[in-house]
Amino acid sequence: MSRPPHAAEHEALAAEHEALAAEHEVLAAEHEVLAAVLHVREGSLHVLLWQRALGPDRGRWALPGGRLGEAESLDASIRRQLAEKVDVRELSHLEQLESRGEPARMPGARVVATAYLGLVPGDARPQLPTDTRWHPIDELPEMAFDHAAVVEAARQRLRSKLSYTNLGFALVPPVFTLSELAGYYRAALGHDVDGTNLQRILVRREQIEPTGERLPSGPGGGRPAALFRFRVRALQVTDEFAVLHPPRP
Amino acid sequence: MSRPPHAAEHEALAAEHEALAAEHEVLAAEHEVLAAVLHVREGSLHVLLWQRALGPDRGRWALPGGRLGEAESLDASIRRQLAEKVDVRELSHLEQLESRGEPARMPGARVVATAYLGLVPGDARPQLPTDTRWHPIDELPEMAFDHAAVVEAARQRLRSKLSYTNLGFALVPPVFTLSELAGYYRAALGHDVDGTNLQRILVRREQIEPTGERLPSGPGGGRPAALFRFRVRALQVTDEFAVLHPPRP
DNA sequence: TCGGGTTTCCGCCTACTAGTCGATAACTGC
DNA sequence: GCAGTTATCGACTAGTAGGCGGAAACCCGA
Repeated sequence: MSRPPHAAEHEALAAEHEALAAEHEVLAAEHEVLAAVLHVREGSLHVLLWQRALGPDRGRWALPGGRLGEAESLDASIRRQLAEKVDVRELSHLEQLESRGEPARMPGARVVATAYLGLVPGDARPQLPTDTRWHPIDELPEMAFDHAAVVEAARQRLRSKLSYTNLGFALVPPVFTLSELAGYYRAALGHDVDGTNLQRILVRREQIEPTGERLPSGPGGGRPAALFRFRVRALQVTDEFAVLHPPRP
Repeated sequence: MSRPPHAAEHEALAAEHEALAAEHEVLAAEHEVLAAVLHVREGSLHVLLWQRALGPDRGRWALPGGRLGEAESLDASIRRQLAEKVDVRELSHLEQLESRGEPARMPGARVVATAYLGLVPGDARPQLPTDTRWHPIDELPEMAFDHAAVVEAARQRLRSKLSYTNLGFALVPPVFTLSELAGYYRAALGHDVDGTNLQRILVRREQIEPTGERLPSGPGGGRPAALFRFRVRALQVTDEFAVLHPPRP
C-alpha cells in the first residue's frame, strides 16, 4: 500500500508543475502521448526526433508528442500531436505500444505517457520543421527522458510484427520490386534477407501480388524487375506465424 | 516519389493545429489501472471479477483496479489494487496490456485506463472477498464500462504468448504431468492439444524437464505418469516462434 | 549481330519441424 | 494371470523455410 503524500510535498510539486505549465503555455496535465515514427531511408531504419529548445532536457532529442486534450481519445491525440512534426497523411500505420508511468520519468511534473509506433513508407519524403530530423536508429543522439526506451520498444514491435502480420505494407511504396522489398525488410529487421525466400513466403501468404508491369533495366543492363504490390494496405494478422530468420551460418 | 507539400499547405496545417490545441483545453485526466487476472480451473479459463455495489454501472461486474497514486509507478499501482481482491503472492505473472482513453468510456469523469494481464497458477485457490468471483471467460456476466474488451485482449495476448514464450509456466502448478499440462493449454488456447506433440515442442525448447518422480496410478490403474516442471518460472521469449495449431481436420 | 556482363527470376534440393498414429510399457483390480 | 486403463515412446508424413545454381531478360561494345 502506498501512503498518500504529505500536503506540503504535494503543494511544492503542484507549484513546480504550474511553473512548467506556464512555460509551455499549457495548463497542467497528467497524461501525454508519444510516437516513435519509423521510416526506412537510404537502406537503414530511421526514427523521427525533434530537438528540445526549452524546458527540462533542452538540447536533447525527443519523440513527437504532447499532452492529452480534454475530449480526445488517445488515438486522436497522437494524430493531432504528430501533425505538428510531420504530414500525418504520410503515415501508413499507427498502433499503440506501451504506457510508462514511473513517477520520476520526467523531472518536475508527474506525467504518464502512452507511446505509439508509427510508420512512414520508404518513398515518402515529408517536409519537416527545422527542429525535426530523421535519425538512424543505430546512432541515436542524446535522448530526452525515457524516449530511448520507447524507440527500442518500437523497433522490437516492428521486427516481430513483420513476421506474423502483413505490416511490410507500411514500409514500402505502393509498388516495388522484389529487390527493393528485400532491402526494406533488411533494414527493418537488421539482418540479411534472401529475396527468393521472402518472395515465396509473402506470395504464399497472399500478402503481395505482381502488378503485371515491369521496371526498365538500369544503366548496367540486367533483366527488368517485375513490380509487386501488397494486396491489403491495412494490418492483418497471418493465421500461421512465420518468422523471418537471420541467415544460417 | 511523393511530392513535397506546398509551404502554404504546411502553414494551413499549423494554423489548424493551433486552433485545435486551443479548443482542446487540456485537463488533468485521472488515471486508473485495471487487470484481467486469468486462471484455469475445472478445465476452462476463468477471469477474476467483482460486482459493483455503488456508482455508475452498479450491479455490473468489473475488473479489479483503481486510481493511480501520486508517487506510484503503473506496475506498483496495479499490484496494490490487486491486493484488495486477491493475494498477490499467488500471481505467477503480470504484464501490461493496453491503455484506453476514449473520453466517454466511463460516465462522468474522464479516466484513462492502463490494463494489465495477470495469471494465477492452476492449483492456487486464493481466498476472495465476498463481492469477487471467478467467471468462465466464455460466459461473462454483464460487464461494467469497457471491461469486456479488456478481457478479450487479455485472452488474445495469452493465446499468442503461449506460442512463442514459456508463458505456460504461469498457468501450471510447480510440478505436473503431461496430461495435466495438455489440459491447461487446451483450456487457455480454446482448442484441442495433443500431449505427445506438446511434450516434444516444450522439451525441444528446453522449457520443461522431467523431475524424475512419477505420480501413483489412479483408481482405474494405468501406467503412472512422470512429473515435469518448467525450468524457468519467469517470462522468456523463444528465439524460434512455434505456434500451437488446432488439430487438422 | 554476336558475345560478355549484369540483374532478376525460377525450380530444385535439403534440413528441419509439427502433427499423427499405432505399438509398447507400467500400472490396477479381478 | 488376464483384461482394462493410462502414459510413453518411436516411426511416419506432410509441409515449410532456407539455400543454390542455372535460365531468362536486358544492356553495351565490338
